[in-house]
Amino acid sequence: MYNAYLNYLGNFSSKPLTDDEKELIRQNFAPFRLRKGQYTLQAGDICKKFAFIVKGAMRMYFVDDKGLEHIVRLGIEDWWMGDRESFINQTPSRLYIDALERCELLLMTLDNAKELEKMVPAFRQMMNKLDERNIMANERRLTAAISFTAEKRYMEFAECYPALVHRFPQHIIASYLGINKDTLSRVKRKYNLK
Amino acid sequence: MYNAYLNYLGNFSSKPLTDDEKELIRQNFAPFRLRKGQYTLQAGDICKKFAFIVKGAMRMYFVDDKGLEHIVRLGIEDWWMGDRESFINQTPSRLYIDALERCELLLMTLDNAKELEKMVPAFRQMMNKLDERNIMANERRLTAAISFTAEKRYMEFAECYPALVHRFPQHIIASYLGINKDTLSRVKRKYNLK
DNA sequence: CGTTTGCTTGAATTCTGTCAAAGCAGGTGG
DNA sequence: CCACCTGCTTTGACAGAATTCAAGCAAACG
Repeated sequence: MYNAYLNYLGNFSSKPLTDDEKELIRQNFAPFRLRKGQYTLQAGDICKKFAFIVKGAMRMYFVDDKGLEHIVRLGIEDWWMGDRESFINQTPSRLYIDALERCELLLMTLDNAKELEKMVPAFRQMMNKLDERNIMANERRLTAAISFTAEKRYMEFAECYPALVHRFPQHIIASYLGINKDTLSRVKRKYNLK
Repeated sequence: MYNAYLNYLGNFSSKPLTDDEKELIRQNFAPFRLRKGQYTLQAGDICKKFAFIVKGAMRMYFVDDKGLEHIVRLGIEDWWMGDRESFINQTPSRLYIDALERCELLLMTLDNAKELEKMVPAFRQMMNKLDERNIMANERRLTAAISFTAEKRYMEFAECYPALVHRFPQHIIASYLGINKDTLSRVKRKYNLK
């Protein structure tokens, strides 16, 4: 189970990990399984654990005044899932996280993360790189959200994340894109998609 | 001119900067002035310089298929401005950056940034912290963009960035929020704002 | 001043959301 | 094998939100 993560981490560093480093990683990640629909975070709670997804799919979402769910982020294998703000500051979250499929996770606490940052250089490099990627991806998503029509948003998404398009029911995709499921259905018909 | 930045940087570290560190910072930042309307980046070019804004205000925006401008980010004193993706990867940008007011900047190249990361611990800490903040801010902006009406988006913006609301013409704010200037005007009238 | 720049406003139009009903799988249990 | 869920998608009629376009006004500026 750890191998998936060790492999992943290896991509962020030029030097291979030492045995000591691998051991530290094992000690600081707790394996965890989730059934479909199970939660790892509820609004109001503090995000105590950050999850590396070994297998499965998850979503992070919030609920607006009217009780509607809006998906902030989707995650699959080799992605991370957690509320960064709540985790870092140890403040109550406004988000929910649950499993869209059966999941195998590796969980770390904030203490685990600090320990690894101190002891395993590749881990810090990974974190920095992830932040960079996150920022770039968010910038693109944001520009799409503020300037494209529902139609273009879906098109860009389908192009950018082919691995996600057919993995989830389309009301999930719609929620992620910030459009209505009915509208998405109409967009797809217009172009005879799937 | 460097003092503004040295002060700012001091906030990210527990230890005060040494004289050597201060000297390194001076060597790796080039002062630069901009008239209102002047560009520091045009779409198609590589973002060679990242700017720390000592004084003034800037915007980063892109132009869509129809020729309309959409503001991705606004910046004022003590903020950074640059296309992160283009800067890090040294790839052509799809964005424009120009001055909304007369500006005094400190510019660094990617080599400057690498040098400082290596030699000045506080600089690296600052970068990490900025990434974190950036991610959190973007997440909030994104949730607003995909789930709020124009009205609520403006309200949240006004609450979150009081320093920006009255500093810029409202068509600039509208573009930042991804809504039409006419729509924003109507929203404000509805609540008798400003 | 005359020009530019930004803001307001109305009317027409387009886009998107809402709601409700119906259809269509796939899975389960009798 | 059939009847019945259940979860998901499609569709139409309608309501509401936001944009577009054009005109007019006000303040700021050289």
